[in-house]
Amino acid sequence: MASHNKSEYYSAEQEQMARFAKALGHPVRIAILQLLNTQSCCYHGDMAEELPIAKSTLSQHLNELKDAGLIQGTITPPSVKYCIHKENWKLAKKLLGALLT
Amino acid sequence: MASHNKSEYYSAEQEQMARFAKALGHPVRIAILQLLNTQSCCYHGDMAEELPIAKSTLSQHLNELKDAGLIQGTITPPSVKYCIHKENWKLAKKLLGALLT
DNA sequence: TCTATTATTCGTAAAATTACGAATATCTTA
DNA sequence: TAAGATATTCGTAATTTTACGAATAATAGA
Repeated sequence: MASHNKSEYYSAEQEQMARFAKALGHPVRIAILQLLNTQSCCYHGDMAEELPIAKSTLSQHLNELKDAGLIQGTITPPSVKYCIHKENWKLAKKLLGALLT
Repeated sequence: MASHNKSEYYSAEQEQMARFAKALGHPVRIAILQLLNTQSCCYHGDMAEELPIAKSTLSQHLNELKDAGLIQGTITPPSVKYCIHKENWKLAKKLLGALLT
């Protein structure tokens, strides 16, 4: 503890695992990801109808998932289509799967 | 959204997934779990030496992991031994693995 | 250009998370 | 019974998360 530099203690992989897991750490974001995963893609509006939160709150959650790299959004006026970010999704599976051995 | 009762919208499984994931959502908790996982069990004191946080903060993180059901602690005076909670660990693997298809 | 539709950002508030050191508890052994 | 070792709880502060509605963009079509 004493000899460790806090800012660089954790490996990039540990940080990445935590980032992914944190993004999964809310029921509504689990629900969002399940929707996107089963129906390849979804529009913001359709999800807003499904989910028990305000549209502005949904935007916030979608943004967190985007920041974590788990989803990506495409503007298709007048709506926005969201999909799983397949590459990072695979990485998340690999990293978290390796942890949960 | 309008027709949903917020308090019962999410399934028990979704809540459980989020609870597990949330517990994994911090680098130090990832590090703790890796320690416990590779060396079957660890003493609080040994982890406190490894990790870049105060002992009291470590206790808090261990408590969160315990609340989430991912670890269990046994008092072995004068120290406390922590281990992975194998059954819930398997459940976490199953649930998160199923999500990250 | 005006309007309707859709989504995001802004402003704000309440609650939870993260972190530390001091104080407290617990147990062993001298 | 007192002292030493270990771990947790308490008190506190700073930051982040979660949530909402109002205000703002941005685009298509009348």
